[in-house]
Amino acid sequence: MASRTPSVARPVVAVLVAIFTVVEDEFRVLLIQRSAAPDLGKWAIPGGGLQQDESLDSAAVRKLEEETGVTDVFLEQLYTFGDLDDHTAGGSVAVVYFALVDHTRVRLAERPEWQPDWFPMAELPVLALRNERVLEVARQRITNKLEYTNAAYSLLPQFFTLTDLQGVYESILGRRLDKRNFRRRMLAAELLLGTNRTAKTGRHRPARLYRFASRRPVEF
Amino acid sequence: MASRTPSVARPVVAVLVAIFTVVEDEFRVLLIQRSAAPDLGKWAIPGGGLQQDESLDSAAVRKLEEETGVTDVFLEQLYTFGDLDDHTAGGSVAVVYFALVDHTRVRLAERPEWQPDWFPMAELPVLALRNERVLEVARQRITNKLEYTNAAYSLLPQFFTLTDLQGVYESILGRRLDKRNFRRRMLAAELLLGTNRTAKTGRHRPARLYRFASRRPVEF
DNA sequence: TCAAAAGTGTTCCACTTACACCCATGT
DNA sequence: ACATGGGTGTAAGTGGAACACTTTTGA
Repeated sequence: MASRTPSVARPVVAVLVAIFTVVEDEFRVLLIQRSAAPDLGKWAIPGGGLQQDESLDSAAVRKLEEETGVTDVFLEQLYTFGDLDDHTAGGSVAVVYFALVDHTRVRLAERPEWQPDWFPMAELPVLALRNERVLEVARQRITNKLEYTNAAYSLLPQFFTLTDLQGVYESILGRRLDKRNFRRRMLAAELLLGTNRTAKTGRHRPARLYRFASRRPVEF
Repeated sequence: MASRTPSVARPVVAVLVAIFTVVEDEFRVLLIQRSAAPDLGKWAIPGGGLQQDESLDSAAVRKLEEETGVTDVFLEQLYTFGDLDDHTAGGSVAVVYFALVDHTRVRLAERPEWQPDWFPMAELPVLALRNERVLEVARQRITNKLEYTNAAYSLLPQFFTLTDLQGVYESILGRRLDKRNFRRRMLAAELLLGTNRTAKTGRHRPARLYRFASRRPVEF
């Protein structure tokens, strides 16, 4: 366990993936609960060690797939924290990624020890390892990305209404948006393609369905 | 040396600091040359391992101070690369920071093996360890930061003319800016304070000296 | 016919951009 | 007097923000 070179630490590198979605107009994050010591009962961002010859990006993709079964979603590196755990001497380094997923495509992992679940960002439980800071940085980044990228493609099914899309924005930004301005801005960005299909949901006028021109990250 | 758990690699964490300045209207980066194998003769971004119980930020500050003697400058984490070296099996992780410094305050380290020097970003030498990618990411980030923060405070002495400031922007952005628009925008941002002092440099009207209201990072 | 959500334009304001001349000084 | 960089204003265009009514459908 002890390092052979006392003057230079050899920390373990962990890769964490903060996975976000929007369900029922709530911006939520996937957390896992530790059912064994240490930090029993506290919730945390999923993650783990790097495997042999695995790149950081690959490890993030693998973790995401393990937790949710999905791949090909918006996933990017967020920040690297060197001080999430203050009790581990020598300090491990956590390279944190974040992902945006469509919850309807997600099949949560079922594990004996760690039980994953979605939590509203507005009502987080007690978190392990200073994960509050991580989530705050992530929220800030996602908020910014929404403004100038097509990141939202990753939170919605292939076909969706403009009202759906606006709902996603409002849930994440935490404020209401003006319908007309929102639609104009979205359509002007030319990230969306209209379809002939409509969604007939209830006793009101059917909404036109749109899809993203690209389901890969694009900047405005 | 060998890990006790073969399925999980335990990579070394290195902290790199890409240090930038503007000299003679050129955007330059500080590189060090390796005078021993491997990569003899190639230039690289300075960096090194983490010391015991040292945070990532502290390591970055220490590295910056070792190379330049300066502290209290614009310094922030850029990105973490897991694949800069492809020959080291198991892969080390490089947490890269970038700093902006006023070159007149810098006293470059003199070392037996590594000789540091400033290189124009427009004419980089052959770099070690895929450092080109790192510098490209850094340039992009700095370009963006200039637009909506006071980051330039870190590239200039305490007192400077608006023409000096504009020169810094132009050197980094790589294009000329309109003098009147630049001045209006800068003064409107209320990041600058005018002084009574003027700079008498040559046979022309003396320029008013300004200083930044804050010499810590501030967003517009 | 009513309830419910879909869809649509215009005005105002703030900010960006383009652009050219006079000013203060040293030689 | 002249060369050199310092310093200033205005008009046009662009993008964001505020704001309310008509349309289509199912019950």
